[in-house]
Amino acid sequence: MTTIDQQVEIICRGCDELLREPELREKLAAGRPLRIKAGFDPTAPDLHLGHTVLINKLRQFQELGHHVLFLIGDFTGMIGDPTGKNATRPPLTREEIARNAETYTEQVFRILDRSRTEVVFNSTWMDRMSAVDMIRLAASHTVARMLERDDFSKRYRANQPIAIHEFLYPLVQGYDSVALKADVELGGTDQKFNLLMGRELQKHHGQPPQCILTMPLLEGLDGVNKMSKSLGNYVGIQEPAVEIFGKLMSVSDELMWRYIELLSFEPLEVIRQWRADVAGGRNPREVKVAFAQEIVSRFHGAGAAQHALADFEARFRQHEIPEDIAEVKLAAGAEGLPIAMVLKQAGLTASTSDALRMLAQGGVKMDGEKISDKSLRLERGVSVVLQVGKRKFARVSLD
RNA sequence: GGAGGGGUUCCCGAGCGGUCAAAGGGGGCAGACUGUAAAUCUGUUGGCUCAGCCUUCGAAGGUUCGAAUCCUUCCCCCUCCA
Repeated sequence: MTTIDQQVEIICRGCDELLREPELREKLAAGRPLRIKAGFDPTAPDLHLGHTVLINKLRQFQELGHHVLFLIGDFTGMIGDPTGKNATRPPLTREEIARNAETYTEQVFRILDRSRTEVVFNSTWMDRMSAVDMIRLAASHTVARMLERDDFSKRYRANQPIAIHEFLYPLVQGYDSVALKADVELGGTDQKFNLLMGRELQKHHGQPPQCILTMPLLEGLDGVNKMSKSLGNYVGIQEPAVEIFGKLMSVSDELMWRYIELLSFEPLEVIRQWRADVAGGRNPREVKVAFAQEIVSRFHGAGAAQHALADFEARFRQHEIPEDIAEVKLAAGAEGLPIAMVLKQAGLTASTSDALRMLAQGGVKMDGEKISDKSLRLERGVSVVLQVGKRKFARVSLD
């Protein structure tokens, strides 16, 4: 039996803010499983490590015996959450949303316990809302209060457009808490305004207000923006082991600590020891390897993690050509194919122009030898290993 | 409804008749170095079988030998007034 103190400690590890702790203790003291709500936009079918910060926390709640409400904002997805955006988002169609939602749940159960998770869609209750109901909901808040929201006021000050329907987003998200009778809602720190809206609306509807737990946002690989698919600075949990490992190794030595703090399950003493070791002169690369191994193991197993490390060492320290590389067969005429076209057709460069650029910059190798002659032609019947940069390989044969 | 400002290449942002595939920054990519796909430095960054050609500056027309730059209409955004 976990005591309330222990539960609160687990719940708070790694979190940004808990509102309000006394209320949470009170709810926990009732002894029943709490209803833990977390909402997800059905816009990004690929879960990445940024999402897992929150999902791991949900998992912890489940381990403490609580009930997770995994809300897919299929209705709100049609609005497009304005949070953190400096532009109005294009609304999604019903079909896109349905497709995205499916891939979403498929992935999320790699972390969550299916038997303690209820997947819900807010269209279930929002679709039944009449225009009158909607107006009532909208009447519960003022424009001035909406504009208190950081991103709205920023956009407003910067003379950027805010569409009226974007104001509905926080209201609907808040109403979801009413419909679900949520005890606790989790979200990123950027969601605080929306989460608070849930508390307000629950009080309006005579419900005890939900507690709010905000989790820090994980920075993307660039170390500047938050991790997101659209920025391309993410590590997807479905990516191949070698990719996850490589991407984590590309994290800067500084940013590495942030990742460890938010993603590692290692006991806090271990992490403290790592910091002390590096401060004492240990190569940060070693810690990065250990951490990358932990994450790869989590999604692909220990064997894959070992293999990813071996592959990485061979490729980037020994500069060897990797074992399993793509085989590409190209059709060549009697005159053969110019090297630039071969590179493009093999998918190693984005365009012929790009291929010529790579050749000029010394970024192309054929069978391990650097080549820079752009007039080179490959004859029919040859089979060579082509490499562009450090990471792109293909075994190309011409018929 | 009235007055004014604006829409530029992946992003931000200069350009305001030819020297513009378009400054500068960010991001991306490549190279050198290395401890690694860290850091730093350098180069590069529309497409094309590429010393040439083709497409791009909100959209469509027009003026001109020549337009991102001038004119017309349209679409979209912002500010102030009502």
